[in-house]
Amino acid sequence: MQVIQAYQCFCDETRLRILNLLLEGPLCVCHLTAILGVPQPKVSRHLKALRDGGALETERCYNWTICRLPATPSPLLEANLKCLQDLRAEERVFKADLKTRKRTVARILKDPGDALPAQIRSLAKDCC
Amino acid sequence: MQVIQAYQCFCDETRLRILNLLLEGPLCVCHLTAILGVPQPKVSRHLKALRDGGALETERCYNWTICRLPATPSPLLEANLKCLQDLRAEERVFKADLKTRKRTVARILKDPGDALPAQIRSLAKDCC
DNA sequence: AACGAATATGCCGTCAAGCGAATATTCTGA
DNA sequence: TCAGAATATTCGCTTGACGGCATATTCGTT
Repeated sequence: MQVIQAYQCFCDETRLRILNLLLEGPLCVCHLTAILGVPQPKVSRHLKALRDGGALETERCYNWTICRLPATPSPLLEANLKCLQDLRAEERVFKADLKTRKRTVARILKDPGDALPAQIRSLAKDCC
Repeated sequence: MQVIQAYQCFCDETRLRILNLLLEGPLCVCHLTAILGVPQPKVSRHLKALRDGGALETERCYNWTICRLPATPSPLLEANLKCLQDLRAEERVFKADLKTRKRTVARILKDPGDALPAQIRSLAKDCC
């Protein structure tokens, strides 16, 4: 059953943290990795699981991969993203991640430096 | 995270089938087992998983265990039970189970026989 | 007390999920 | 074409989920 695969997306803390972060807007893999503070291969594998479960869309821009929630989420996904919103009040990890996200994004916007190749600087507003 | 345990409930076909059946009303374990057509220990263990995940309440009546959905379900559970309702249109297993449920319940009500000990016959309307 | 029905649990084997470490791949810039 | 950054994948391992089978437990009946 395909539903089961969809629910699998919500059965892992890292994946929930990723979804929580993406509720605020798109992020590229390297920023996700930085915010979560976990090894990059781990993030990459969880992203694949989310994609397979229909909970994530990715778009390749040069050598960046922009991650966002599906433009037209399934009813199931939509309902559970709403639940995830409400969970922020209870789970400190989620709130902490949002803080880290803000710090990270602010730092990148202020000083793109080598963190943001020139060609995709215009993407910053989109993915940060 | 407790949420993860809650989502685990939805990550198994047997558990989804059980929830689908209970959406129609309470059932005791032996009838659940009969309707699902799977070994009784398997049902029992899945029921425990559902209980641990907050998706099931059980009540012991003599040597029967009546299973029902929580009287006051969590928002998460409520949202996903609604999703489950909608899934009936797509997944044949769910529809087939509901048919079997009707047949089974009708048979029991018509001829309780040894399937329904005298003392709990009055419970039949409740759990069937 | 003994038996049977309903239910739960223990044991064990199998298999998938998840992880870390290393490596492959893809793309960009020099 | 070469180097380096970003991302994906492979490998080997550990752990947990699930199932089947047998057995324990609980409760009612005789």
